[in-house]
Amino acid sequence: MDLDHAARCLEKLGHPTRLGIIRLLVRAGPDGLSVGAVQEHLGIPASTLSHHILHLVSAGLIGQERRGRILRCTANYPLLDSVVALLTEECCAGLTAGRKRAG
Amino acid sequence: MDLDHAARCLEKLGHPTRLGIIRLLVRAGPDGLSVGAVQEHLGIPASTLSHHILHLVSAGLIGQERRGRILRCTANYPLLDSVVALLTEECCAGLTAGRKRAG
DNA sequence: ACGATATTTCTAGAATTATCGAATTATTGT
DNA sequence: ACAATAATTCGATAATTCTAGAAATATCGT
Repeated sequence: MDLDHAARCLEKLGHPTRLGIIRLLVRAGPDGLSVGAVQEHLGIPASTLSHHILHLVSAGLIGQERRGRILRCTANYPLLDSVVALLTEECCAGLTAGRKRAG
Repeated sequence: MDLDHAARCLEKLGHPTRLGIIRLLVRAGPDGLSVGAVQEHLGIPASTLSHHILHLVSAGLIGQERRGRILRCTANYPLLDSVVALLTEECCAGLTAGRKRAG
């Protein structure tokens, strides 16, 4: 994961609605939630939600699997982990251990 | 740190130039770097850089201290840590431990 | 005071993003 | 085929963001 890729992921995460979607999906566990279920939780118009979901899918932050009429969305845990890892390693430089890497 | 605040920070981090600034400052350690030093590293116009730095300052992600003509910028390690922590706790739900909190 | 350095503010145009109603596609059950 | 459900795509508008040159501000050394 290079800086540009991380920035793209962070940009997508950096919107209240999209961060809310991610949180819902993460908390929903590996089975995720349908688009409709996410919409019920967030209470926003379907087209707006679809737009934000497209952003997240395009960055790979969530995956989708169609089951009949229902489109199930799941969080991409490994990618989220990578983003956190880069932020921690590259940009926090072990701050809890006194920023040893900073020099 | 609530979702909206985290989203604001992530939005600021979600730009290649700004993420690059943060990385430079983090790696520079507690003393940080002057605006000019950051500009030399990144090779972008001063006004563009100033614009991005303003974003980061407004979100509190970096701090500034004037020393004569030189404006020294430092990473706000605790805030960066908070963002990572929220992303880990709220949005990754202990994925390394098998996502126990997800149910 | 003056010139040099460091950085910001102003300004403007281009590009991107956000929002959401209406129309559309895909699927299911009858 | 038809109606109902799930979700997307279209289209239009409003708002924001990005970029960078030019001008302005602040500080320093002489």
